[in-house]
Amino acid sequence: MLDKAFDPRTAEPRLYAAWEKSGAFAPGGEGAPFTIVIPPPNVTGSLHMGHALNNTLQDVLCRFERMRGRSVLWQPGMDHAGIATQMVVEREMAKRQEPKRTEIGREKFLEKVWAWKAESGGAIIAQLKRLGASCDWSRTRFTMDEGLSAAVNKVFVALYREGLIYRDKRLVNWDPKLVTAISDLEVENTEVSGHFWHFKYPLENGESYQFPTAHDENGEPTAWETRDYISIATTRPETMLGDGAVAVHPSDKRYAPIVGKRCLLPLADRYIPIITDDYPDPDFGSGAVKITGAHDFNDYKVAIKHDIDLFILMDERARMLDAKYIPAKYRGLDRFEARKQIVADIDERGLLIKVEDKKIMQPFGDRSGVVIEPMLTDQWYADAEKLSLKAIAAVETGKTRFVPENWTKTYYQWMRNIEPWCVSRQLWWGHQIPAWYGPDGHYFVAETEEEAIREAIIRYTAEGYTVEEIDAMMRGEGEGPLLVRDEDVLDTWFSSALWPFSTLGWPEGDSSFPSPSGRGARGEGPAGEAAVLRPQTGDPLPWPLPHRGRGEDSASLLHNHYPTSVLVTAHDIIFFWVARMMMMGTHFMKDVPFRDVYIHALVLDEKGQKMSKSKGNVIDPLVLIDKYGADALRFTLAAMAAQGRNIRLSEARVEGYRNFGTKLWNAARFCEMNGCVFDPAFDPQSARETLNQWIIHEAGKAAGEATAALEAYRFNDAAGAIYKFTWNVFCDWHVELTKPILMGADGLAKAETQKATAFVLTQIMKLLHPFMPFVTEELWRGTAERDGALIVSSWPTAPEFSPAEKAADEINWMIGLITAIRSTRAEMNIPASAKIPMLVIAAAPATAARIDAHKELIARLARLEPVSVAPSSPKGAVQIVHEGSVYALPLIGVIDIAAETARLGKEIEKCAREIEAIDKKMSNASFVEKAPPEIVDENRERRIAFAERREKLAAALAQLSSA
RNA sequence: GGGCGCGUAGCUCAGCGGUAGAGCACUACGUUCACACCGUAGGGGUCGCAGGUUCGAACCCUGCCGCGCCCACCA
Repeated sequence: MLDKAFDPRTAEPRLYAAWEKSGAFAPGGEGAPFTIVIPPPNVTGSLHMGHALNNTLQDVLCRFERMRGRSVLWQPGMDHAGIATQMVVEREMAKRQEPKRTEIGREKFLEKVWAWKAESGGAIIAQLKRLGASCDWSRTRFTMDEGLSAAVNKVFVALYREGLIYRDKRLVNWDPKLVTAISDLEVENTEVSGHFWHFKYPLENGESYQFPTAHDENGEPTAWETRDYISIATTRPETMLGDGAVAVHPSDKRYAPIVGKRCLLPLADRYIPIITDDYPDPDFGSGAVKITGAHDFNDYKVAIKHDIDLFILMDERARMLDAKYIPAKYRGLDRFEARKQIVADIDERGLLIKVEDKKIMQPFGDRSGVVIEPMLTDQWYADAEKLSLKAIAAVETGKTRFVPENWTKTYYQWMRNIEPWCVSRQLWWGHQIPAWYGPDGHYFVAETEEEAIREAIIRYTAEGYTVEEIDAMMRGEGEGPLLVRDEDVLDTWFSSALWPFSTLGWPEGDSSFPSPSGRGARGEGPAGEAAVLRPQTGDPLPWPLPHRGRGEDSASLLHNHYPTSVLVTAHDIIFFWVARMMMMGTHFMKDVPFRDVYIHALVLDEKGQKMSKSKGNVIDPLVLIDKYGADALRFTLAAMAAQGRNIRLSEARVEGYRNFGTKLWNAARFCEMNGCVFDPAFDPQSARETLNQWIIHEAGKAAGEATAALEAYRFNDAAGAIYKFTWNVFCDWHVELTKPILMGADGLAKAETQKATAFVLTQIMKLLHPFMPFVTEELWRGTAERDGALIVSSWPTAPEFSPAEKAADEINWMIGLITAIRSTRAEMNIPASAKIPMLVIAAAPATAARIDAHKELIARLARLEPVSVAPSSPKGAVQIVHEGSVYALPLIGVIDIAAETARLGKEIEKCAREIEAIDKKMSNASFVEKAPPEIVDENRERRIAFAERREKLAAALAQLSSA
């Protein structure tokens, strides 16, 4: 017996544990592999709406394809999230008043991070399970586990040897709070209100020139003033101490007299040249730009081009440096303090022309929220431009496809303008760069320290060191050890870029690469999360355990599942992740990492704003799951996941779909109460009853729509098709229409209807399972003895449903008739409880036959008693025209003649309007001529139908008024 | 400055060339033993505005008005 209602709170964890234990999540189908790698959530992460949507869609696809018999691998894992994790642990340490990271040292700190991970990291995995995600958790990977770390090393070394990774000194985005370089993508440019300071830089030797102050309409100067300075403007006065030149545009006549001369850099008391370059815009500011090569990306380019001196002004925390070229009074000041002081000092010297308020774009670190400082440092770079070529070509040639397609444009735009990727970070938590420095500053890039040492020995031997000298250095005598490892770690996205193949065992499974020394590619980190992730229960399985899992080793795993089938992600990560995976995949695997990239919406709040903690508008998916169940949340997200649109989530919607689950549950209870038990021997093709043929036909239509929609990633359409069929066809009509049969005496018809109904209910469970896995699985077991779990059952396919157009037409006609009668009853204010007689007026033989066949049902559902036949309508009866036939409700004396007259009049008018519209079309010669014939025919037919209807209505009206 | 997208029922959104749709909310009525997390019936839209293409436009094109997002070095 099914319970009165489905209780997600108790059922969901139980069902999930059973699935997991049965091995259903492991690849095992006989069909072609279907593979998705999860966008690895941060170890520090907890489930938010974005995750909920992202993983719901992946799970829908996985469950769908699994049921279609494919060998589904949904590869799960987590990202070590360098900066985020390091920040979390440091914060924890601060809270406990423990010594700082820098005090305890790298090794101790990393131990703490691993300990933190073991204890509180990865909470999101349990949350994904609550959502119902059918990942193969036995294969959970972590970007810092041994196998993935080996892959990272291998890739770094390989790229280095190919010249695609190099060390370089150039301007980087420096985060002075986190004290690390970050990539362009981690910088958020935000408009803030700032100031525009105009300074005078006096000319050398008191020189002066005539500067035009007024112009005529032709732009010719009409007035001049004598200037002994050049006017520059800046939004960052503190950087002036590092100016190496002032630049003007070569065409700017105003400054022509002083080009090539020098001006005094105030405060710094240096002279700098006035040069020309195309970069300054004569119409902006004063037209003259100070060139601060070491603290501005534009200036840097100009400085390099003209070989202008670069002055590094700040230390790693953006405090003014203790340097000769910086006046003593500014040294050690924070950059913003220095700014104030410098402006004050310039002003004091009478060199401040004016200060304007101005909106300026300012770069902020996306994690620290602090103003980013361009800094000249040594960093490791990947040659993104070279790596992008194959990645771009792969999309151009269609080897990888974006869905929706318009995201390809975004991808191209970024890829085609790509800058070198700064991959080093001055952090501790991450993959330490496999580079070792010798005492002479030369570095050796190698996968292991031993290898680096070997290379070093070769090099230093060649340079003429004796074996003894090298040996002495090796033992760390004198200056210290021969080689010192680079302290930096790699950008977190570096390891993420390898995710689609590193998680599948690369480089082990790739014969073109030698295996990394010793280690298994499936190694776990020190935390041993395997024990945490696997269920501990010893409960017997509620269903027989199917044989699943091919026992793939890493070689066949990589071979079978790469390229992966589809990547499901949000657009905000195309650059960070998708692009980088494309680069690394095409380079190392010689094939794209995924065939399709499905870009889904962002989940916003009801007002369309991004959810954020600071705004306090976060809807917690776990709260919704608690309240409505995971199924309801999943269905809502899928139903709203229309392509190319953001999702504004409202709780009412979730509630509505929770109700849908309950509706299905109750339909199943109805079936149970009426002996509709699934019979595997039932052949839907064999159904004889019109009703059964009809519902099987309709179920087939819904299945077809759902399948086509899922194949095209139209999740909302698939959800919609299933919803409508389940509620508006199966529950609203089939259940009602079968009641007399099911509740009647035994018979062949009853037996068939029971089986057909159970069959269709089973199909619904299957179709709905990817969206609502929990209720459907519970019903699957609760409604019949079955061989296996629903999760590993088969997806409905066309041959299971016999098309039955004729039966469908007949039942749909009946539904229309019943609806029309009900509608009229309501309009006439006939009490729902009242049973009234109905006369079928002079029906055509076909209609008469249909009436005859379904008289009881029509009577029951439209509350009629009796239904009989008459040659004409009695006077004063309410008359209904439906598909060319007239039905009369003889309620003489009961009905309001005036109201009925009005009703008929309104309907006639409606017909007239339609006819008029069609006539207008048809009388247009070019319509008949140019429109497709089927459209023209359709209009002709509609015109006939409406005309007939109008005629019948008119006759009814005439009869009424003659009464 | 470039790119992408959105303005359709009170709200949240589908539809994207041939008869305007869903969920929620709303109104009326509820006889029935699957379900009140329900049933039946209903109200509600000149599909942002203006042009154009077309036999035909919510849908295609152009412009405008509002809104959002992404990229970009105007010091």
